[in-house]
Amino acid sequence: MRFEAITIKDIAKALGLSTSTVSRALRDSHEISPKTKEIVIKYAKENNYRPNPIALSLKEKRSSSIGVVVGEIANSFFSQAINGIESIAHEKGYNVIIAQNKEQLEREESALQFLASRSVDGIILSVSTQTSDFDHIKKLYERSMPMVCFDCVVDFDGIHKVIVDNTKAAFDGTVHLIKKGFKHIGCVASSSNLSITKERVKGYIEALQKYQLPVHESNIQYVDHGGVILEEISVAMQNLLGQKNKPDALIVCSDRVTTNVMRYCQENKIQIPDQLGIIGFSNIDLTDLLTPSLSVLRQPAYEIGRTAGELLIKMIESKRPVTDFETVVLTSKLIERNSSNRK
Amino acid sequence: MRFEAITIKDIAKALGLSTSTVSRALRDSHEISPKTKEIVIKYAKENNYRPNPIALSLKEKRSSSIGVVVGEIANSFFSQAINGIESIAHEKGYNVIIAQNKEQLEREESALQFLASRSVDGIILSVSTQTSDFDHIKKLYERSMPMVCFDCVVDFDGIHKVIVDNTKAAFDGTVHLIKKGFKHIGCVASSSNLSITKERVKGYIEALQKYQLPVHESNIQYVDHGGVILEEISVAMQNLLGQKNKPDALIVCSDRVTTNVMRYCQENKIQIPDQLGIIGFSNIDLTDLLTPSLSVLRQPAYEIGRTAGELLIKMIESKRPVTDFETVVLTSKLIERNSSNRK
DNA sequence: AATTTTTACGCAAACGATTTCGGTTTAAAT
DNA sequence: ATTTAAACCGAAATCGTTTGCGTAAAAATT
Repeated sequence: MRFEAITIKDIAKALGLSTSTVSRALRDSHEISPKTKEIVIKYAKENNYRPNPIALSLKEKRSSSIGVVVGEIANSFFSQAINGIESIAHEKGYNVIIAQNKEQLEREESALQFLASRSVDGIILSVSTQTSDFDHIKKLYERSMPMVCFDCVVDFDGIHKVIVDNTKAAFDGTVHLIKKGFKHIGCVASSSNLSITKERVKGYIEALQKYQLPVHESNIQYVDHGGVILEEISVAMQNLLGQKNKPDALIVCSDRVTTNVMRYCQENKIQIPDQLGIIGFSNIDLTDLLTPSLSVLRQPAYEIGRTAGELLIKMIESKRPVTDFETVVLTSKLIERNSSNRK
Repeated sequence: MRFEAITIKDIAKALGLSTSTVSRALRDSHEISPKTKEIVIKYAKENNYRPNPIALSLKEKRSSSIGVVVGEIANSFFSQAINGIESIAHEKGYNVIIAQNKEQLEREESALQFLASRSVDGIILSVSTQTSDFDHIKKLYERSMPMVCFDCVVDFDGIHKVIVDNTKAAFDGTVHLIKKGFKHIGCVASSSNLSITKERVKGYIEALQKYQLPVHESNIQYVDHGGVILEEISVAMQNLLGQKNKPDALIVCSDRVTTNVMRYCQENKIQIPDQLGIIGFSNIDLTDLLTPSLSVLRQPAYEIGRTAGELLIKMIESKRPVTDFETVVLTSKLIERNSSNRK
């Protein structure tokens, strides 16, 4: 079964005109008499005519759609970012096609392949936590597919990127813990190959150094699967808390990991913040309701999405090849709550 | 700037063949000699040829894409459902275009208009909480756009629907509260015009009746904007708890509302479950971490999405008009936690 | 050897819209 | 009265692909 729409041909036939006249009348060309225009426009409106976007795409060589690849839609940060992308896309007349990489390299490759073959006009991408080889992205990009990265970005230049001030955020978060009186601060981070992980760990280390606190490698734990696998969190936490000189506070550098660390603490009856202070990156809306309420470093996900969308559309609509690549850095927000507030 | 792909014409020119021969060779037609096929396929592979889906869409009168309209992507239930839709769509070679209605009628109309004009092959829809007049949907549907509703469904027949056993779930939730020893059970529901609201309230009432508990209209509060507006929740809660014979437990019939009720209780220092037992519909993944952990009625969102996707694609690909409309009812799950567990 | 059949390919139309080029009126200017 | 130009409209090409039809050459049949 099909959804049959009226075409320009139908109008032409019904009105005894040629398709070119109808087309011109509808686009308000000066070469069509007002009378003819009126007749055509009236008929078109009455019959709810809409130009077939597929025919337009074929002719204009553009599809007015952009692809988005994220780890998982059901992730607060990503869904908020998609919201931002969607808002600007809608304003500019683009539609959004969403694909997920499920944090797997091969799914990322197939998602990109899929979008490219669906002839989207451009792609917004957050690379999967499992991706350390960016060849497939580079290849597509070199075939001049407009692209913008956000959050987890590629390691090469010459591409627009929208990120947050990861180093500063982690620095601020760590300093916050120090000022609250915590002495031994540990760090739970995401996959070590991600740029955001490196930046956040860097901020953590810089904060310790600034306050002349010792940096122990054993106080930094990497969780390779982005916190999806609970077992990994347990191992990391045991490594951290099983030491003689164990941390009295943690900064957690990834959304997923943060909530799973909370889960671990609850299961293991670790008192927060008395036994362990916690601050973590998170964009979930429910963290204020936890007991204790969770101190978070929150990323401006909606703005990130909007900015990425703006950059991409600017790139798509630019007449000449873009050579000036921006890396937009937005600031994340430290929300102090009780999980880092020792009495 | 544009992403230029190789076409069948390019291949034909390079190989000194006609486009029809190339096309047939690539589709492995019997009228092409093995030698020619080999040459064409080899050349196509080397040059990474992909058929232009837009040209195909124009010819085939289908776009291999389906539209999804939900309230908001950044809503756990919807993002999980989209996940389900995406999984089946991907398997069957469709892409998913997402639009949001932001729980507003006019945004819903424009979203549907947008998708229809983008010639999607079908639409999966959860109507907005503000929609009580389904004319725009009916109109589109009567123009034979394949459609499937889920969650918030339309009130007319002749359309596939995927829902959960709302009445039974609310019934079970209420019975659960009764068995836990609560005597005066109230109900906070979403917009009164929604079918899911009616069904859930029905289940609540049936449970009270079965246990010979009185049903007071004043114990049922409707929140018209789906719980997005906090003020509405406050009013509802004050109405409920301001009575002489106030409830000692609540069943909350909407995801958004549930967490905002928790927020209200926390702000107003209402002890859960001692002063007020709570069970609520929710699909958020963090409810187990709340204090007290939240007892929930969880909908199988992923399965709902997948089922809706399956029905839609079956409908799209069916040769003859579908006349047999299914209403698939999936079962939600009662997860007992502490918010309904009075010692 | 003459005829028929098969094989293998090209031509052209079709999908829906835009646009260039060209042609025919009619009105204005000389 | 003649030239010029404006106004109005149609035919056809174009985008990339598929497909019905036609046809030449090769193969098989008589």
